[in-house]
Amino acid sequence: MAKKTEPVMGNDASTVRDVAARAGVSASTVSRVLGGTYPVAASTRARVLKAMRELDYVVNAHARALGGSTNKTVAFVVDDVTGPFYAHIARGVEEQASAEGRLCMLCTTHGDPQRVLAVVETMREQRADAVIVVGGAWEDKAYQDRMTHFAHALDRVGSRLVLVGRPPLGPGVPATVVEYDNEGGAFAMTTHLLTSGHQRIAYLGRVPGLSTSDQRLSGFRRAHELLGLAPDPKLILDGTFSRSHGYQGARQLLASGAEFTAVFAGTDMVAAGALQALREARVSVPDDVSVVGYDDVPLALDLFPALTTVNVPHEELGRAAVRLALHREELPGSQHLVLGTHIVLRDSTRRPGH
Amino acid sequence: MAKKTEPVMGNDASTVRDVAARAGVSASTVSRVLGGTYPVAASTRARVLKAMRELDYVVNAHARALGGSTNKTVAFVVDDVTGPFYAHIARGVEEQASAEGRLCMLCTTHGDPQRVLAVVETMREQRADAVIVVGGAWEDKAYQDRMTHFAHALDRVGSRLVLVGRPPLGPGVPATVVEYDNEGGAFAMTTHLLTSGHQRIAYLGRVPGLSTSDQRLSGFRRAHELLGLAPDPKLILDGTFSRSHGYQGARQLLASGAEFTAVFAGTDMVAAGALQALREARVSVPDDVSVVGYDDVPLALDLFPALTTVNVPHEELGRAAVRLALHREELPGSQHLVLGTHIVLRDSTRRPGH
DNA sequence: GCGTCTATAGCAACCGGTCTCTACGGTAGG
DNA sequence: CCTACCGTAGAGACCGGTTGCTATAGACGC
Repeated sequence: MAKKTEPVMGNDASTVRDVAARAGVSASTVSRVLGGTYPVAASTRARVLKAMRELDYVVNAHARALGGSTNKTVAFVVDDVTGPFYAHIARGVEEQASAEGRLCMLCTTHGDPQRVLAVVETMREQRADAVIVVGGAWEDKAYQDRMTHFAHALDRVGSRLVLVGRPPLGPGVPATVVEYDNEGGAFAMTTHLLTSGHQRIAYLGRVPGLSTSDQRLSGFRRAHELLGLAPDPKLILDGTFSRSHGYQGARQLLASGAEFTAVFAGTDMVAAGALQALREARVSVPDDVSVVGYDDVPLALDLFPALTTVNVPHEELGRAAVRLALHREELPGSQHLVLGTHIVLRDSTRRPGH
Repeated sequence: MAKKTEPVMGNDASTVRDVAARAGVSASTVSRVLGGTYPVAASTRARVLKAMRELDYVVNAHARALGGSTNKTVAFVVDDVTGPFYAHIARGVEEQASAEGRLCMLCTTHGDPQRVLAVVETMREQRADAVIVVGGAWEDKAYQDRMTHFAHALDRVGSRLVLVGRPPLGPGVPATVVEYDNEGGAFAMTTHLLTSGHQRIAYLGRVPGLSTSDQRLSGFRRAHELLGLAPDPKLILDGTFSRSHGYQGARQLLASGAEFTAVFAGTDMVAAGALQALREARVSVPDDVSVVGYDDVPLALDLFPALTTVNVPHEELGRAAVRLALHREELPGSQHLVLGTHIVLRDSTRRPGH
């Protein structure tokens, strides 16, 4: 029978003390070899490294995080990794985080504001260096208040709330904001359509209360106003940022008999659905109707016809989010960034009647 | 001047002891209120909860993980979140993990076998409950050996290596494997093409040494053999699982003047590139050439024409990976799962010459 | 030859919860 | 009236690494 705490044969991970015992030194010495920032005699270091190798030792990240205050982790909160829009931002976040020696925690919320709040709370428990929340915000007052609360709570423990692609919470709230020019992109695209001769443009995929959608529609409206036009309310359809809404919405639009020569889809996914509906109805794009999207996800290239859309610098959004949050000490005053957008002309648009 | 450790005004997070002091109880009591699995008088519990609320207390996940041996985390190692193939598996993993009360760490490797190894090592440090590695494996012997080593190392500390969409490491290696019938899907698809009358099928996107690719090609070959045919080596092009390879490969094929009536693309992304090249060359799909893909990512629906492809149960792969790994005690013997695949006929295929 | 300085290693406290064991007040049973 | 027991709360060790302070040995100066 085993005496006292005789290990069951290599079960359980080895600790610094195990390594220390084997190398004939103290735990502190092992820790110093690990850290590297302390003089350790070459011969001692060699013995310690040998012992580590023999025991197949790896540090316990939690114990380390408990001592020091940072745990070298960045949290990433997103609606749904499946959407290419989010996926590309995620890639930027992951790349930058890994370049800065941070790990990346991923959480999805499936568009549920309640889950956003719950997830951010969990990230507080994890003591992440930064908590990056991506995607449109809800204008709900209670929701905004909770987020503001989290911003302060995270700030208090040396962490940072980062909002990507959503508006700031207000002055004095300690949060980093990385936006892109949502309104400007929609304005540019709408202006392009209007000046090409399209007078009646349908807007597909308005999501009331979602900041991203509100801003896009706002650019759409401003472009009309500037040219002395007013969009027809009947051509603006409420829905979601999904392919299926694009499909249903376009069908509904066609069935209603409303006149339009162009469709402005809230996102590229919505455009994809709309294109399918138009194809099924034998409406030719761009001969009969022009279609534009928003986001410029890779899919846009593969749609038929290749989609004219608004480019959003996805990966740079992700990278900037991590960079600004982690280096907020060195670059103060730059905690609100707005990246530019631009339209990309492809094959889904044409002057009407040509 | 502040006396001794006078806090700088709410700086630093509050601890169980802070809560205990405010509630006039001991730290243990606070911990028990937190845990819930121990009798605490209702009045005491109320006082503690009140104190927590007032101090805006949240537990420190690291301290908790240090005591107990599990940290309630699942690690997810993937080539590139951007690919829809991975994104959907990621969604399955995330959903199941969150359903099982686990957080999800995301790491990307950009197809670099070295980074896979480095990342798995980091996950060992994090003491994740399971480490899920997704995507084809490299047949490199040293690589396999390292993975086997990790499997044992993780097993020793109660964690689990999970391989998704890659072959087992060998008998006796403590790892969970969730595969899908890669070879069978390719066999079924190739058989479908051959029996429809396609005799000369080009294979685009062979990646030598990558298990996924090898298996698909193997199904492709077996289908030929069964019908007494032999694929023409000149029609099998080496490359990568990327859209750009599909584009370049198809162009090269057309330029070579080789005869073929169908293209079997290694993945849907490869098919997307091939379709573009064919369209540019005014080769009609499916009238002149049929094209099929593999994976059935959502993109397949939006390609033109809608792509005939092999369906892979992405999300279920992810969910099963988490489920099997976390419940391996309860369901022993089921640590190797092979999910089925099936072909999905859409508009990119037709009998030749019709 | 003695004192001091420097290089290196050890001791022990600490990070923040959790958990086991012990203690204590009160009630019920003998 | 005393003891046994139940319900509840506290003390303190522990998880595994880090780190400030201390200790010791050898080197060097005088």
